Amino acid sequence: MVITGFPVFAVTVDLVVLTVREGDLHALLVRRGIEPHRDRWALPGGFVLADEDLPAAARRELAEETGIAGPGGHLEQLGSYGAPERDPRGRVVTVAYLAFLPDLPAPTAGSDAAEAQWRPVGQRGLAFDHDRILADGVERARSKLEYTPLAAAFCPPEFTIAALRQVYEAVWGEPLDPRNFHRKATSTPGFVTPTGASTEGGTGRPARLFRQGDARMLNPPLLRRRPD
Amino acid sequence: MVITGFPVFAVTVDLVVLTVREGDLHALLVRRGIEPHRDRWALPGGFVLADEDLPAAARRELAEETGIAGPGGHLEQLGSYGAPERDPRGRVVTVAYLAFLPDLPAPTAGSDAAEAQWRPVGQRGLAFDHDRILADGVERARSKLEYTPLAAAFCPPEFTIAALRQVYEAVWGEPLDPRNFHRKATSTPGFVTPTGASTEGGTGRPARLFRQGDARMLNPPLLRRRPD
DNA sequence: AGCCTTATCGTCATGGTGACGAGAAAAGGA
DNA sequence: TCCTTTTCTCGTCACCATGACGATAAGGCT
Repeated sequence: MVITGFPVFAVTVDLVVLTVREGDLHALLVRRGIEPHRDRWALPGGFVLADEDLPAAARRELAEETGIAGPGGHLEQLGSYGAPERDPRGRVVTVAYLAFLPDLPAPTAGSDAAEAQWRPVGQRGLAFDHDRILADGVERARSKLEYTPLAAAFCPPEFTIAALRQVYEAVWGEPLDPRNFHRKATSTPGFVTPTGASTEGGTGRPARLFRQGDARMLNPPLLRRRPD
Repeated sequence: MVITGFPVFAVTVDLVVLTVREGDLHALLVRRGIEPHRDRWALPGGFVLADEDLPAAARRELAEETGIAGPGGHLEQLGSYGAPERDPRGRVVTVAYLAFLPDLPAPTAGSDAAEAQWRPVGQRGLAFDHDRILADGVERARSKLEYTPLAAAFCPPEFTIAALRQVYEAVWGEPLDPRNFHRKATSTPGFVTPTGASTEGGTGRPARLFRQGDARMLNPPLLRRRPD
């Protein structure tokens, strides 16, 4: 059943998938294999199916584009973008989702993507209004790290305090004091829980391993330095 | 031009319009004059027009439902809701917007609304999935007051520190110490700027009047008490 | 004048944070 | 073996923001 007398839209989901690689924040981008904007880089995404909820569509696209659907990581709605001229094919509203993943998956090209790659954020020139969507996602991620324990979503199930700190440093783009960060991470209730195990074989003193804690919010928050 | 081969959607905007009346947080609700859910309370909203951007649709609906479109207040996107069965008429995705207004406007019934009223938040039984949307909006408002100076959007252009404090108390639902709040509001850079004028004729000592400052974020933030 | 009410300013203890020092625990080389 | 390097972990100290108050200012009211 279709509502008559009102404008008709197509609805897509687009994904801002972030990970930390080699100390820098990267986003998953695809090179478009079809028009419009063929051969240009864009966010992965696609049309919402006829009987599909929005979060389900986001998870489906994430699985198709990364090959990983299981637990680990984090997925949340970022916002919707629906300017009349944003897609030359017609009136398309996109619901953007934001995902945090550990640096495990190797991207695989999907159906309408010629190529998929992790690329450092901050570059411009994406198709449609994806520059803006990506920038909004990065800013949301920076803010989320302040008052949630979601930095652990960028890490494997067991991680060191140093790995967690490197996530903050990559996302915020500024160095943090390892000693103060260690104190904060281990003293904030529910942020991390020790597993008892330690790393071995690396350089330097072995580090204790932690899992994500059960807190959903950091209390008190871990605020970044605000420039005057 | 319509994209063929993909599902067809209708897109609406729904508004969570909040204000503070008599010390309590209220939302603007309308009693539906048409099916579905005729005679039930719902959020104001309507269909996005063929050549209309999403924020423009939200502002238009806000003007139609409240009779006030000018400056003052605050409007931001809240999120999108698109479960397949959320509207019995068909596949409808709604983009919810969140507005903060001072307690000036008297609501007027719109075209498809039999009645419009300010009603205290926290009541349930709204049409569609509007209970959820309203709850999300209230939670967003509570959080926004922590990190932004948007409490002033609930106040008239010139206001006292006590009025600003009553906004926090109404939105958060907890009392604040007037002396500590006064210190915080006047010492946080860019939160409020004194006008030089004072109230007169009220009970108690006259209070200095302030305008909203030029800060977009509170630094440091004004965190609410977290229950353990 | 007294009293009530609200606004504004101070004081004090506590706790979180930034800036560091210092020891602990591994690997690797002379 | 001993020393250096590296990284992790624990302490110390000063400062600042905050919660919990007391005290004073400045109006209206009886």
